[in-house]
Amino acid sequence: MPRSGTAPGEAGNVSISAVARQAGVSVATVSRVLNGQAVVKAETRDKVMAAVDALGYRMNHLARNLRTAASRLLLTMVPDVGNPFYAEIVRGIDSVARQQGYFVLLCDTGADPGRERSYFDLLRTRRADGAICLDPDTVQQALAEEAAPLPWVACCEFDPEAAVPYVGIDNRAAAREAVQHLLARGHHRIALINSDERFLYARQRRQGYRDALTDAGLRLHPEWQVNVRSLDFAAGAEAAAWLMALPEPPSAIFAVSDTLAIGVLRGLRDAGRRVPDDVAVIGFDDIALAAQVDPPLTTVAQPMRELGETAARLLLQRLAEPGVAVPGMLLPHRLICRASA
Amino acid sequence: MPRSGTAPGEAGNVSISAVARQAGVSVATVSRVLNGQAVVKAETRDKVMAAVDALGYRMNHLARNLRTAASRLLLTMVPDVGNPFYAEIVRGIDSVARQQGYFVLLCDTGADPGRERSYFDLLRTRRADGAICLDPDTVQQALAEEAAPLPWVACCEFDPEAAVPYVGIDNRAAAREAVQHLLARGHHRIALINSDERFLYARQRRQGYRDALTDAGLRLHPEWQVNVRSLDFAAGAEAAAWLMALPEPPSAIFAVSDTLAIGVLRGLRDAGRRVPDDVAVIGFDDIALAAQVDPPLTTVAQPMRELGETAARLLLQRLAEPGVAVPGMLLPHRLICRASA
DNA sequence: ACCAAAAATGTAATCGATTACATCGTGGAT
DNA sequence: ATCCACGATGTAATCGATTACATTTTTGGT
Repeated sequence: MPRSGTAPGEAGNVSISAVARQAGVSVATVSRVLNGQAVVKAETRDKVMAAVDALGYRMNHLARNLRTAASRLLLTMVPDVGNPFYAEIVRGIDSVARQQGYFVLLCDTGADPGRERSYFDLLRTRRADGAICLDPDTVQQALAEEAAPLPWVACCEFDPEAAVPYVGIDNRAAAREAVQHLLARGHHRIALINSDERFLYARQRRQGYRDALTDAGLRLHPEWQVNVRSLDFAAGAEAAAWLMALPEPPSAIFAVSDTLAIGVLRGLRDAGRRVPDDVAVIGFDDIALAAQVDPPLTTVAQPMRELGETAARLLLQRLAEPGVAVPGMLLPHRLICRASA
Repeated sequence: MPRSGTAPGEAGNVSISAVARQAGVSVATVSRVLNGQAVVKAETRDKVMAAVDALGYRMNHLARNLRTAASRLLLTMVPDVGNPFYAEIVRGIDSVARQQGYFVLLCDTGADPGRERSYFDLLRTRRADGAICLDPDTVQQALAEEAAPLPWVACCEFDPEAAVPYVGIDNRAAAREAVQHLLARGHHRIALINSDERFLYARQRRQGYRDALTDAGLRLHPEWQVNVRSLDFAAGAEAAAWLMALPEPPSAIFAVSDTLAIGVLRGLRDAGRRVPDDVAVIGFDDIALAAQVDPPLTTVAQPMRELGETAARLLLQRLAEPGVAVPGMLLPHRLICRASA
């Protein structure tokens, strides 16, 4: 193995003062060149640059960050990186962050307050400049109390009462529309498969579901409203099986997440029901997979990428102008009609 | 809005010297207490701890890291965070890293060498202590050349010739077994849907596919071997449609990734073929979704979590003992027979 | 040729920790 | 009483950058 190694000045241990020595100037000048300040003579700049790549110098950002008190790292805390919904939001965040010269430190909290805290400490100790939190608003509450002045924003999940900037959608209205769509197709026995109600969206979508039914003059059936503890396919499949085993099973199911809805499709198939003929299904999010399953899933689309981008922009804005209050904002959703309902 | 703020010592700008002043001791003593050194008297320790939480002190890790030349950050570079396969590996990495007191900085490179480089610079400039790379081995090559001495390891994708520790599976053997399974079910017209051959696994699995066919004395049909440019569902669906439009379409399809295979299922359905009766399908990875689709997917399982855990352990080991050579290792795969083949 | 203003560069303090080394007390051996 | 060893603590250098301020050089006007 011909370990060619790093070509010029051996390893990456070259400091700014080594460069200064090599170039025959002071560290200040080197620093100025490196930071693109206009006040250096072209000739000197060249000498410095020559020294820089003669020695293979690379700046130690730790030192710079210590001095400038900025890390150019943005924390992003998500309950589950594996969920395609969050993955897409993260892409949105990443794209605007990179564009502004920030790196994104992605953390999978599993919606666990303990891990959330430990990650959040990165912000407190200045290892990150700002944070975007997608965790349940109930776990955010604790943070909001003790960390209100720190630069962070909430995405998807938020407490409208808190002084923390946020971006999300109008979950209640969106859920109502979804259920109304089902009603319009003639369904009266409509079930709700909801997730952990620590999530704001879960509570809001339940509200929307109830709004639609009561508006239509229908009675709420408690056993048609089920809560599952996780958002994976299996949870959806189980819930569907359970609903179908009811003496009076529903003829339509509204699941608050596409992953659940896809599990529901599976559960219904196993229970021998055809979709949408026997049971209609409607999901939420419009993840890429939703269009691929059989039948393609009717769902409420969230502008995932934009949610991420907006969150990042909000945060960057807050970082740039620490004083000014950044407003919360809601992005539009859209009902996508496919074959499952 | 009752902005209670951070309770005690105002913001997080308290330094170690402030604590020292408050406690009436020197900074050295405070540092010793904070780092759990045994040489401080219990009485002093208490004074210090009292001062610490009187002022709400939190250590500035930038400063500490500058001094100790360690960031306790591990870089993880993946081609696509949204892919459930990578997501699970990342979980494995994260779990062992956290356990050892490291944070994971997750980077979505999109398999783009430019972004890869820019992230890799975090390592060079000591903002991260080590890195795990899951990008195509062709993009790794460049890194291997110039960054061989830096502490990083390869996961899934690797160059066996390079001096970089790695963990992966025996893709060639795994692919051969998959195709042999198809052969054993009486299929002779077997297609391969492969991904970007910049990936080592793509090249190795193609080899395995060919091995199995030639071992069985079958001729290779060039038009039954298609390469797609991305791993998403749509790519699989398109490829399947294309294959079915052939004058002599295959009776079985081996897709090198479950996401592709799931797209294939969709494509076959659209083309009016039943699975597995008309066409058998076999995937690769065994992502969670594979068991949920209709029909449940036969696939080659990779130990995703273990791959991640092992990669992290390899890296940590390399960090702990910089001198010693860490070997490459292969983990076992397993054929999971479900209904699609 | 001279001087002030402007431009370029250098000096040294600083960010907030760690840690080698120096110093101070105190108790036990002689 | 003297001295030493050792435990506890303090002093100050250090990590590698940025930057206010001081100093030197250049420029241009007369």
